[in-house]
Order: sequence, then C-alpha cells, then structure tokens
Amino acid sequence: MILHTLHLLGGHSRPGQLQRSIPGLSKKMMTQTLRELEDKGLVSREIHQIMPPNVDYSLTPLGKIFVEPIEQLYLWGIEHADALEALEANERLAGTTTDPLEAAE
Amino acid sequence: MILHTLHLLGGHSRPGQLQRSIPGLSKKMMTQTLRELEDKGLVSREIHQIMPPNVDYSLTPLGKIFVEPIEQLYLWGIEHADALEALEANERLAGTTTDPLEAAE
DNA sequence: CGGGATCCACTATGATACTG
DNA sequence: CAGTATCATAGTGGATCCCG
Repeated sequence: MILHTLHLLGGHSRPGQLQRSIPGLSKKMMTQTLRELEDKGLVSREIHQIMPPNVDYSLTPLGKIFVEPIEQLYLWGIEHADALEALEANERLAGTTTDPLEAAE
Repeated sequence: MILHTLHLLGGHSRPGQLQRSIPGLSKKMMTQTLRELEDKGLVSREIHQIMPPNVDYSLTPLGKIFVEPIEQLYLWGIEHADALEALEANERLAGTTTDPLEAAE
C-alpha cells in the first residue's frame, strides 16, 4: 500500500502526507515499513531540514519496477470488484469467524 | 501459493500431492488455508472415500478468477528475476537483519 | 514534525500426539 | 491418508512517552 500510495502521489511524499493518505496506518508501521523498503532499495529517504524536520520519501528506479505489478493488482481489484464482493459474501455465510478456535466456542 | 499450485496441478489435487508440491508447508497451515479458501468459495473439497481417505481439492469458478492475477504475479517474478535478486542483495548490504531490535544488539 | 524506545495484548505457526 | 487438538513460542502491531 505504501508503494502504491507513493506512486499515486507522484512518486514521492513527505511522511505526514503519506500517513494521512493511508487511513489506519500507524506511525510505527509506516516508519518500519519505509525502513525496510529503504533497506531493499525500493525507496529513498532524503532529509532536507532538521528543525522542523522535512523529509521526503521517493520511489527509486528499482522501486518503480516493483510498483508496476502492484498497480496491476489494484487495477485488477477495481475491474473485479464483483469477485471481491463475492468473497466477502461467502465469508459471512460461513461461521462469522475465520479462527478455528473461536469457531469451536 | 496454494491457489497457484492447485492451478499448476491442473486445477485440482489431493492433499498429499498438494503438500509435497509446496516444500515447507506444514499440514496445519495447508489445512487451515484450504478451509479459508473453501469458506470464501475459491476452492471446493470433495470426499471420495473415508477409508483410506481420498479427498480432492479443486478450484471453483470463483477460484479460477483469483488465480489469474496470482499467475500474472508469478510470471512477473520470473521475468524480473533480476529485480528480485537486487532486493536480496540490498538486504544483505543492510544490517543482516530486518528486525530493529536485533539490529540494536 | 519525524521518529525512536518500550510495554503489552494478541496472533500466528511449528511441533507433537491422536483418531478413524 | 486426511485431519483435529493442544501447547509453547516467536512474531506483530497498537498505545504511549520521549527527543531534537
């Protein structure tokens, strides 16, 4: 989702905007994930100022390669919204839960 | 991986063959995942005999829809093996670990 | 603002043993 | 063979507090 969002935002973004763009994403997970993406060379981090902090994350050339299939997946999801809804419908039909333990109660 | 493998095996398979086709997949995880796929209507389970057990799992029409993007992803991976290798290479360059805690030791 | 450090409740998964 | 049950444990992620 971070790669996808970074792509949506034009290939780069500041942490704040990025987090606001992904509702539910905690600061911890965002930072942690960005560090991993950075380690793998998919994203680059640039510090422009220290106080107040002004950081910019952007997709590297390698990152852009990995964004491609991700975008395809998002497109697929949009085109097959019906199939996705079918999934959820089926889930509800089954035992309200996915956990075998909980189901036993 | 299970959907992909099921597809590879012609759309259906017995549990044993399926598990042997995915090295490292424990019986527990396989069964658990198959149950979820079943609940969501992606896979169907048919019992042909009780003793000895003869069960067959197969992709449902809905399952075949979901296999498509997965196959695309596998193909992408093959076509971009270089990009994938680049990932691993970068990982090694960084701290041998991805865990921020372990890294602090 | 960006982000590191801690604490902690869950969750996930492998191992193992058991059943028909 | 196919599957379930139980347990121990590593891993996950949110909440919170702190710093420059």
